[in-house]
Amino acid sequence: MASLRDYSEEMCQEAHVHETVLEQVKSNMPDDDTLCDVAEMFKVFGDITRTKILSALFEAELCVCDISEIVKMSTSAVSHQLRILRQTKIVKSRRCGKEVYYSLDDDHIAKIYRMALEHLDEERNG
Amino acid sequence: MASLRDYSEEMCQEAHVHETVLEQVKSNMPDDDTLCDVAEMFKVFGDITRTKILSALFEAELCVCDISEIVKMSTSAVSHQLRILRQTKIVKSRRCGKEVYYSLDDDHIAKIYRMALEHLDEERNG
DNA sequence: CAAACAGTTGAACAGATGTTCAAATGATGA
DNA sequence: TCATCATTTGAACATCTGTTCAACTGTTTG
Repeated sequence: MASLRDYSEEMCQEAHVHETVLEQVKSNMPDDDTLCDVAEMFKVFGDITRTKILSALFEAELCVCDISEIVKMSTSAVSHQLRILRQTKIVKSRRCGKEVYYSLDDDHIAKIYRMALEHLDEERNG
Repeated sequence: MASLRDYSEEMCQEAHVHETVLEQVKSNMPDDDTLCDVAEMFKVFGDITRTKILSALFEAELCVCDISEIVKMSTSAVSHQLRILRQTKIVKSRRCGKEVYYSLDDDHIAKIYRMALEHLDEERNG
């Protein structure tokens, strides 16, 4: 964690016209822990390799080999990314013989992802 | 762009049991450009400062001073982040005298964000 | 048990990212 | 026009992130 400096002197030096609004905004905002979690969640989505992996897993349960073939990356690189997705409870895994199969752990993930696609679609055709 | 290596030799060496599934998955996946855009969009959300800025802007239109006071960071740092949010069409700005006011550019953003909050909430109480 | 294969892991490295600092721009009012 | 305030910008710097490589763990099969 970076040490928090005091930036209060930097505030607009006019007679703080916005003070009331400011207090209201602050009180309505989610707490810092929640905002951190939100940012962490989006950060996990914000990588092209992971996005590809997820969009593949929306279609079917897949083993690491399959995924590495789909995203055109080494099994090692894929495995590293799958670990991140596992740790954040976005995917789950099961071993079956020598292979390990991955699938989505949560329906919400798919919803959020589809909403993002919709957003981008509207942006393009808007 | 990193040069794409050929990882095809790395594929499962058994007689490619999954080949049919694999082709189906590939054909159902969005194209690379779309996936890149999705990843880029989530990457923008995946920073604590930007998440804070956005959650503040969900409540009200705010000037840079106000935002810097809310997120407890320098106006310079905030301005850098606002530029990123502006470039990705997530926020818009209007000048009013010396101040520049920022607000959300798109309703979808709020929807995606709220869905993420819901997801995290269910995860905690699940 | 040894060989072969699927997957994981840790260290190293390169490239990306976010904050700071200093300097610049733009707007207002004396 | 000059001073002041709000904001922006570019360069520098430290930190974070993702891929690679090599070594390792598990599992199956001969």
